Amino acid sequence: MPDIRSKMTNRLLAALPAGELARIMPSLEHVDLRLGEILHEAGGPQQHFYFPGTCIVSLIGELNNGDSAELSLIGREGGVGLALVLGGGTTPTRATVQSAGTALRWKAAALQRELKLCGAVSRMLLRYTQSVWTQTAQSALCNRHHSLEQQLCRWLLLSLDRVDGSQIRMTQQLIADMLGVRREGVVLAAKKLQRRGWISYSRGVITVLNRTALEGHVCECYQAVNAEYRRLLGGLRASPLAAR
Amino acid sequence: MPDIRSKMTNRLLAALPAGELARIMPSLEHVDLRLGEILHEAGGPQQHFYFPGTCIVSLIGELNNGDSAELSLIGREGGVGLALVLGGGTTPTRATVQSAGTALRWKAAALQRELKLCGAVSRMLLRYTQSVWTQTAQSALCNRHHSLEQQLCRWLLLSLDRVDGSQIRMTQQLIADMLGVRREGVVLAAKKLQRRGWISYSRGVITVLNRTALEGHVCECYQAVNAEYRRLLGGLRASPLAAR
DNA sequence: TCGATACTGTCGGGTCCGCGACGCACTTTG
DNA sequence: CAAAGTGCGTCGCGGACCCGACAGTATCGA
Repeated sequence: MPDIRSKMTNRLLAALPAGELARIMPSLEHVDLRLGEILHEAGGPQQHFYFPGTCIVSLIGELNNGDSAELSLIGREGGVGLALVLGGGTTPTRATVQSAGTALRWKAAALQRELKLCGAVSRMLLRYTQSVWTQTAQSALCNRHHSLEQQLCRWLLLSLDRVDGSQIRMTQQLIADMLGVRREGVVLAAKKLQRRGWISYSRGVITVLNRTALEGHVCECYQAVNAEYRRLLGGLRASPLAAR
Repeated sequence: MPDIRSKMTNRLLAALPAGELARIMPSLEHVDLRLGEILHEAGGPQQHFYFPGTCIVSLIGELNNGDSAELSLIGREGGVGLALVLGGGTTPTRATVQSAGTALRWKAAALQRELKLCGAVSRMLLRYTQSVWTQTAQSALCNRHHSLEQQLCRWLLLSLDRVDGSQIRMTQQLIADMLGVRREGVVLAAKKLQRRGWISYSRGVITVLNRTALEGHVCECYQAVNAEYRRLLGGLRASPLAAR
């Protein structure tokens, strides 16, 4: 059914075997997510699993005093709501929409019915879980050892991979929250990139002018996370129509 | 079978329903792990899943230049080898024995046979996976926002929870590697705790003299991780004989 | 008994980033 | 068009931690 597949901008769904995809499609619901929307609060119930299409979602850990850090950035290559897969039902983590766009939503009950079958969908979700865990681990390493400037490069590239075009709609304040630093620090790092002509900034819109330069300047964490995703879910990288 | 259970120092195993426990016991193998032993290398194959008894294992992430950070500390409350559960078969993470002791070892093939049954063992392992993910996430937050002194308190308490008595055999160099800082930093932080009379240090043996004081000085990450473990696996906290 | 090794402790300099406070420019709204 | 709101840029200060180099002491093996 190339008809359904061609609309499948989500990589995880796009690469499912035709039979499994057909089985779960009827229970998926199209939604438009607005900037700042919260898919689940820290400790709050997770009612749906989301497969992002054009939106980007950030998993944020937060401390009592409000300090925060991003644990994973999720776009069309992934999904949001892993506590439903692992059985905890909730996490001490908040999921907020960092870039408005579309997603497909799956009711928790339907997902759990599918999990009981222990089929291709289960295997895919578990491997993807490992990919998110790896992202979180790499964030821990990156937070410890890499400079703010490198982390900004990493964040820009991660975002760029999840949108079409070379523009990212995002204020420096939001970036600071995600990197867990102060806005002033982001300003400083962003100015450096700007002076080198790699990005340009204008009231909430970042334009990446020289992606290659960013890739040369980013810390290894960016490639490490990408490589592990490919290893775990490599079969899923086929283009939608070519898959299967 | 209280006979088997009473030897079950591992919390995950101890709380399995009697039937499941009886089924998997024959495929578990007792092993003694030496200090510094590597259960699996980063990117290396994971041949066994380990249920620690008296040993402590640390999951370490490492960068190309050798800088490292601990992602999770695992003792009798957990297990090592989650890539087998999630299906990746390997992780970019190293697992090293930080404190010698016993463990029960489970062959990968046997574990995967058990997983296919989608029974209580599967559910337990998935919930525990979420707990480890939470630990990793909290490490990312802690690395970003908390002082070395607080992190040392956290590490001491985490270790203390996983041993009997109040002594931890561990050099400052190893602690530094796990916290991802230089040894000099650990010396400084440890001296402060020592001057306050909370710990004493002597060539590779730390004795905790005032646990309550440490608990009052540690960052929230310690409690956050504990609380989430209890929520996810709370039923497993019953004493071995009382369980079920 | 005498090195060799392993572990802990010290020092001064440098850097990154947190912190607080503030200025400027563009946009929106009444 | 005035006022409020939003987003970006700047400054000086200070603290935590990195870096390199080195000193003291306990343990162990030859």
